[in-house]
Amino acid sequence: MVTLVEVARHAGVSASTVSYVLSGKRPISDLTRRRVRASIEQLGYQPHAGARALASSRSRIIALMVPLRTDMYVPVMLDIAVAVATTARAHGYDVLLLTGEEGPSALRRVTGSGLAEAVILMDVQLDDERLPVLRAAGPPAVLVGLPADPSGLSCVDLDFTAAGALCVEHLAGLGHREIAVIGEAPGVYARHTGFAERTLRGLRDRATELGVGLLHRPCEGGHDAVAGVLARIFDERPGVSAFVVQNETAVEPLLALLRRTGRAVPEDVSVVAVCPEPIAAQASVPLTSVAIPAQELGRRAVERLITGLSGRPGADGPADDAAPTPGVELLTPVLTSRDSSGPPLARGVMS
Amino acid sequence: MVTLVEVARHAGVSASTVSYVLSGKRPISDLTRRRVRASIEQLGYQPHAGARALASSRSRIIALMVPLRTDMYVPVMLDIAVAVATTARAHGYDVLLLTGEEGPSALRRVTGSGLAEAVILMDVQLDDERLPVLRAAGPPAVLVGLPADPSGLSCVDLDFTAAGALCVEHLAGLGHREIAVIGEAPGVYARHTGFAERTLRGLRDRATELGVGLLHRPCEGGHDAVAGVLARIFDERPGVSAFVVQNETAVEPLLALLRRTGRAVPEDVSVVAVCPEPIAAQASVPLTSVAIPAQELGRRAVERLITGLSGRPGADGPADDAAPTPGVELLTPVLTSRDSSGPPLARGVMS
DNA sequence: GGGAGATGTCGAAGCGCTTCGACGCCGGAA
DNA sequence: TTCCGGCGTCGAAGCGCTTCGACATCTCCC
Repeated sequence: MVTLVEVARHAGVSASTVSYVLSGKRPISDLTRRRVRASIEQLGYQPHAGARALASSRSRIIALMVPLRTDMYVPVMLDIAVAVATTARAHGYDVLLLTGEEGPSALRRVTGSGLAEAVILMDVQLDDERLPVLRAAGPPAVLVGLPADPSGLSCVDLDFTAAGALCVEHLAGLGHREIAVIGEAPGVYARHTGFAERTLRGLRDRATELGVGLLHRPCEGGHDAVAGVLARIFDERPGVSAFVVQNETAVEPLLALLRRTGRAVPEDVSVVAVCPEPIAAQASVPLTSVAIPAQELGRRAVERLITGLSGRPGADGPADDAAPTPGVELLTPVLTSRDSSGPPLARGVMS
Repeated sequence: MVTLVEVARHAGVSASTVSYVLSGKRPISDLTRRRVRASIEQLGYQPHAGARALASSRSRIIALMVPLRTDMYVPVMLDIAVAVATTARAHGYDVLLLTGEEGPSALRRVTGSGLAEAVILMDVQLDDERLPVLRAAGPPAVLVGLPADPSGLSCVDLDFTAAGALCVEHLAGLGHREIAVIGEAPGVYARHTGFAERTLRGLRDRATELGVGLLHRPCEGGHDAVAGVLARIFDERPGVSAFVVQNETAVEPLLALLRRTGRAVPEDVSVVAVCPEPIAAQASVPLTSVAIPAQELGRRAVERLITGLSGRPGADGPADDAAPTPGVELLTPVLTSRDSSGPPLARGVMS
């Protein structure tokens, strides 16, 4: 392995000079810089990450904690993760992959050992057990998702409340008076996953405001589960003329079942989805949907973090003020009209 | 930050003693060990990762390179990644997330800087451009997937050739004489992705052996694309009585389309899928399928790596023989019979 | 009873890098 | 001409850990 000292010798300068060429923290003459660069190139020098981290107390690594369960929103998760990795690299950072399994202690571990300088958390729950750790030990952190109490934390998320409201508005605007919501698996609500509950709140509040009936049913993925839920919905509320789906594994089963039971989309029932664009666009009926901008979320999370991290003293300085600006950044949801929503059948015809 | 020296002082021993308590590389008396452990606990000591890596030349990090495009087999990829992370942690390693974007140079970077000790590559192509780097500089590596020439490399994969053969055998055994294969997106084949081509070879070879007709069509995801492909298939080969699907985004559309065109599964046509279990089991018709054991693949990959890594000299020793045992480990595919396959209609009835 | 071999602990020398203070040099101001 | 301040470079002191050789101590056996 080539070391900095060897580069220095090769270029006929001191070790510190090579270091300054690399970091740009002190002025170096053009001639020297060129020589050093040439030697680096020639010897194929690569700075030792550990040594660097030790000397500078900056590892240039951020940890990304993904949920262990892959029972939910898989494409979204992966998209976010990839966007995080890509964006981080663009800023000279690497990404350490943590699973939810280890829980809060993983945060302490990677952060306390100086392995990672900061963390990004996905799949945040309303009263997430990792939050106390963040508030206390306070490694710089950004949450993708919004907990119940985001005070003092930096969060990025889609404004799911607004997304829910948007769906109801769209359907109510078309004339629907009875809307059914097919939601995530019951477990997701049981865990108090932020986005699911907030969407629901947005749906409910706006439905109440507009005097529209709203029925919410959690739903496991898969054809059979959707069939059961659907049957119960029509049983309880025969007047339902529109669906909001927030569960990517329920989308196709729902469409198939509606078709099979002789309900045309959008003529007989309308469907609006909250899901990533590709899923909505590629569905058997292209779906009117509110997009979940996974990549954008990942990108923003990293950028918040990096912004907070730079301008940071090498060592430890005035401790915690190095964290990213606390605050919640909610992306405005956008509803794209496709083929799956339209006005309901005229009342008279229906009943 | 608490350092080892502080722990030593607190416990009334020397720094090296603390180190040996931690590493177990030299015998330490029970009494001393207890005292040191107590001090560690009490002070909340965490070894500094960088310092450790520097002194020992082992970072205890393995890099995982995931494909940048998330256009394919997303759940499989995420499952593998999560399994890798989990298994690695169980062995005391952390995982660095790399995307395919940086390409071969990323391998050099993380490996040359001592950031990662080893790498796991996913989405390996038959003539992957990253392989030369591995063969040359030779950081310990395990591929999840099988390139055209695996010599000198360590690989783990499902035996997709056997998987293909298995599908054909199953269908031929039921009496089918004309099989259509709905494959991955054309781009996947264009990239010469190993698993796709190997499955195809297995399908073709066994079909030839058994004298069964086989038609292969790549297929983009989404309803419309599947519709087009399906129409062309029936157009070209009206006698097709069975499908093999290797494209998770085509599964539901295919079932929906068959249903809509009045072909019952499995009475009129049989369907066999090559996909993760949950997808097959949750489909609108539970599918006879060959499972892709994503978690198992991730787990094995890590275990191969770790096995190679331990027994490794601290510094660099006799260089490259530290790599994991080269060799290919192919998991035997298992076909699970569900509801989607059965004997074809009697010839006479058909035509 | 004395040397051989464990056993348990310590001190010191790095690992490769960053960073701080020092220093020589040159140009401009006095 | 002298003095001052930048500029460009160097040397040295760590960063926190591992590891090697050395040194006591203790045990056991002839």
